[in-house]
Amino acid sequence: MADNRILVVEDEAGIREMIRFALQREGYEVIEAEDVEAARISVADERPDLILLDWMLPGTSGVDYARELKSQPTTRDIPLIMVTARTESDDTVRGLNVGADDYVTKPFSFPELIARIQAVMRRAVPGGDSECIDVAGLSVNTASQRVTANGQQVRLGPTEYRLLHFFASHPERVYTREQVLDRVWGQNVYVEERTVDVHIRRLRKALAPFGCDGMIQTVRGTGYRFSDKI
Amino acid sequence: MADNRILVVEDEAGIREMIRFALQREGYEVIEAEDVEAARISVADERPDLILLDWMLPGTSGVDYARELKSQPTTRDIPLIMVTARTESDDTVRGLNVGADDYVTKPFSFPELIARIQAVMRRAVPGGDSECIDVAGLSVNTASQRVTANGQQVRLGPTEYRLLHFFASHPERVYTREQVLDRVWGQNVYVEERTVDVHIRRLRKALAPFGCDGMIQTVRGTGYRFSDKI
DNA sequence: CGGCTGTCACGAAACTGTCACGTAATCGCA
DNA sequence: TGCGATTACGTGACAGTTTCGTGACAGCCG
Repeated sequence: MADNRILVVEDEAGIREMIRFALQREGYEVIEAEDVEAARISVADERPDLILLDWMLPGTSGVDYARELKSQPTTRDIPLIMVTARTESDDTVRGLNVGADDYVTKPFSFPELIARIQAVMRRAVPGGDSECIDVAGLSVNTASQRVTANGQQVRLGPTEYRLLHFFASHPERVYTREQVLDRVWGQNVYVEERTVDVHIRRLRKALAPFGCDGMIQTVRGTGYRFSDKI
Repeated sequence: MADNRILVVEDEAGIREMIRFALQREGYEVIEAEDVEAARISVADERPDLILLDWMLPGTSGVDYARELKSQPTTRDIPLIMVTARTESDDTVRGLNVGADDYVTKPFSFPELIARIQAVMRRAVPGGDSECIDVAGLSVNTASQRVTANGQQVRLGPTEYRLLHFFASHPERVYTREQVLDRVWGQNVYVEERTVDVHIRRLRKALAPFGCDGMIQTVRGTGYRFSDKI
């Protein structure tokens, strides 16, 4: 298994130690950081496959750091699980819309933690490090965040790019609007499902001049699908 | 709602009953099994959308069965929640790492159970078994929710797709209109039985250009049957 | 300002369930 | 065995509803 390096950002040494012990038993390699400062260095330096981030941290809070991670193109695709205290109400957590891939509430059981880590990793884009995704004249370059259709450049907004990137990496598969929100926007984000439609539309509009709309297909009653076959 | 069939594997009838009551109140259809033997049959026969599996079971233990489920390609993608007793130490549970999607500890509150079920289901991919059902030139792809006949695409509405998917997964077997309604429309839905006829007709009409109608066969006095033998 | 985002409202299109009627299979009875 | 009566199923049409596409708009942030 290649995806096995987890960065644990947690200020309390005791908890950090316990988590590390549990994760190592599962065969994960654990990197520790006690504050955001250290976390930034580890992320830049080691590129972990997943980040476990405490909600409350001294200095820059976990919330701010989560936003930072999810706003940077280079780090936004690293799976992120936030650890929150039970005292935080769900509304508070969701209201902040940081775009984490999952949430774990303290105190948590290790089986639960492991299960969530595995679930999130399973969803991670396969070949997320790869340079290009090419499908029938459409080319999504992850390194440069550029999309070309038949050699010509396609102009896309950030959300449309992520949407296309997600779909292009999972062709021939239907996704509900809810799932698209989970995977493109991040889990537990308060966004209307129909918002997906609007961005699908914008994406189609951008691809239309190259005849590449039609790859984004509507599956009535379910959601959308990406396919090169018409 | 299509994703609403939950298989509850639990040996104590009392607990099973309570769970069923709670789940049905939420609109889920509940299938019960008191041991692994019965569970296997239900899984093969009814393909539940989620499995709630007790840790301790007479005969084959829940742990073993969970491993079995997660090792088979056909059942790997069925969301699985394990129910463990508090007496199980974390070490035991963690050490066994069966690959469940989530864990619930007895005693649990029903709101918690419901919340976890919803969370797990939300992550699940529709047609999670991601397999093709191929019968005599007809191919039903559950992942892309696409149907092809002799390589050519067949255009189907949502209901016709579900109908074909159901029949194709249960070939050579007669179903009454009532049974079809239960399985394809879901129980607790009141629709005229003759409505089945109409959708059978629409399905046949869609398959006719490819010569694949005739696979949907009328069994006079009883109902319908799917078969590749014409 | 200028681009991007999320939401809404409206209209178009597709889908659904039901009915009425035609047709085919089966039955009752001489 | 023959034949009308009866039952079960096929089929086309239709109105109501759901779902989706689309343009517009206000807020946000750099």
